[in-house]
Amino acid sequence: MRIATWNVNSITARLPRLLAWLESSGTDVLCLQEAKVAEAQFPFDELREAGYEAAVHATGRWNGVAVLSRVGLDDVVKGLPGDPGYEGVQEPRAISATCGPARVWSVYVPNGREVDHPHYAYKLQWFEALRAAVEGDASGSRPFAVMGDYNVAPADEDVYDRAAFEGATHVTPAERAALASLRGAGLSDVVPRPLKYDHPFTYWDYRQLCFPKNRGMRIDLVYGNEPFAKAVTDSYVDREERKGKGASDHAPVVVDLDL
Amino acid sequence: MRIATWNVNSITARLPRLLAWLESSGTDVLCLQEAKVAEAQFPFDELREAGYEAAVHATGRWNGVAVLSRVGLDDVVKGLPGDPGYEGVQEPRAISATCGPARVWSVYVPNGREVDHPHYAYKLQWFEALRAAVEGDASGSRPFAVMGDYNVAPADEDVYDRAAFEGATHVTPAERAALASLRGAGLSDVVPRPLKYDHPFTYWDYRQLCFPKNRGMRIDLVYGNEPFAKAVTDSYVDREERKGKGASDHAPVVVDLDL
DNA sequence: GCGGTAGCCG
DNA sequence: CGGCTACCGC
Repeated sequence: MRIATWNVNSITARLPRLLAWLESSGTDVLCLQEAKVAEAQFPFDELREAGYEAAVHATGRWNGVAVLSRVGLDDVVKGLPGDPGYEGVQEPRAISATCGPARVWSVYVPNGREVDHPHYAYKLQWFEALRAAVEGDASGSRPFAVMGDYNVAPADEDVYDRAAFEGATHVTPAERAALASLRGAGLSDVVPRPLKYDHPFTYWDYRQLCFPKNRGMRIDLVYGNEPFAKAVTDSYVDREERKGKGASDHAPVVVDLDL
Repeated sequence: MRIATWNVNSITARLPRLLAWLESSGTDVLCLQEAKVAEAQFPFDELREAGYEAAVHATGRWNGVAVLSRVGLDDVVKGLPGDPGYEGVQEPRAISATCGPARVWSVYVPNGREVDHPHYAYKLQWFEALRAAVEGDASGSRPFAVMGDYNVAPADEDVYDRAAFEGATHVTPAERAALASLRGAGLSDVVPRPLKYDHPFTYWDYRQLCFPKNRGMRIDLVYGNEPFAKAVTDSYVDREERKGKGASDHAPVVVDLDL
């Protein structure tokens, strides 16, 4: 089974590339983030014609997550239990579903903006709610993974230049501790192969030629429990999808499983 | 010689279609309106590569007119002598140039908005200044034409439904009198053939499926003096250019001349 | 930079 | 409806 995660940065703008990529990559299950659309405008029909069911949690212009599957889609749960909310609003940043033999979450962790911004505290609270929500499945015997845009680079080697992130979010001890806490609950980081260069970056800013200069970050992560991790036969970042006109600023992370 | 007029509704948004159309239509001279760009941002280079010189009068987001030519471009005059201005500002709505054997104006007449709106009075004043500015060339022996978006339908048959324009601008006796005054100065209406349906409409609102329903208007006009009108061998509206994605709301009016 | 939003305009 | 102006977010 081939499963992937991809922050598409607007499913509306990305639909042609998404459909082409689903076809060419042979992906069975896709955890998708930043749909940036209301569920009523989600392109269910086009995806159904391509062979995919879709579970969607999306309310409008910001955030929005989904799970697409051609191997079954059951027991969909929208949202994060215990979601702290931001400025009183619970945002559509998590959805979970069972796709054949595995249960998966598609998550879009809050960005944090600046270390001293309320969004950063929200990010850490959101992580804590995530850990609490997934710890049962994380320690269970069914293959399980939390996949998505974590907005955290797990280690210094996961950013193109540690010095460029001095004082910034995505690399702080507190954010990395939140990842460690998830690992403590029984999940492990399924690190993908880079198809080029040394580091399996998954995100490159649109600005300042970051992609051509390979100024990237690894922030799109697959955190799987032991049964999931044991079944992994390969994993890679499909950086080809970051190329050219009409690309998202994130590349898909693909995982092959013997399930 | 093939000469045309076209309100492109932003040369920036229209550039791919404009370049393709210049090539496919074999146009020698184009009077262009609604460039919607400052002269500094006008795509001179792309047009030069396509073989056209450009005379441009454009100041930014609104209005903006140009003459493109591959048969010579001389004695360019920007603006309308005696322009009354709107709210104290003279807008870039007229430019004239000599292209080989003919002198042409590219004009974008003020819309008028509503009959009781100051913009309507401005429109009539602008027409009067135009008549005064062109009457010399209109009665001269050199082929001469005032081409552009006149924002007036000369007769009831030039709108899809006269009843729909009750109380509206574009069809009032005063606006039609302004056209008659231009004709009185020696110009005549070079009426194009429609390539489909009965009426040679040149403009169809983007909204409410006006184009598929052929709810159009003939407001893009070619007013030529006698030497010009005598040389006309054919004229038509290229409604194909109104079709599909990325179309202007106006179609080009093409005139063939034996000059 | 490249997504999204809103309001203005014809 | 599809240009524009702006702004917001990452």
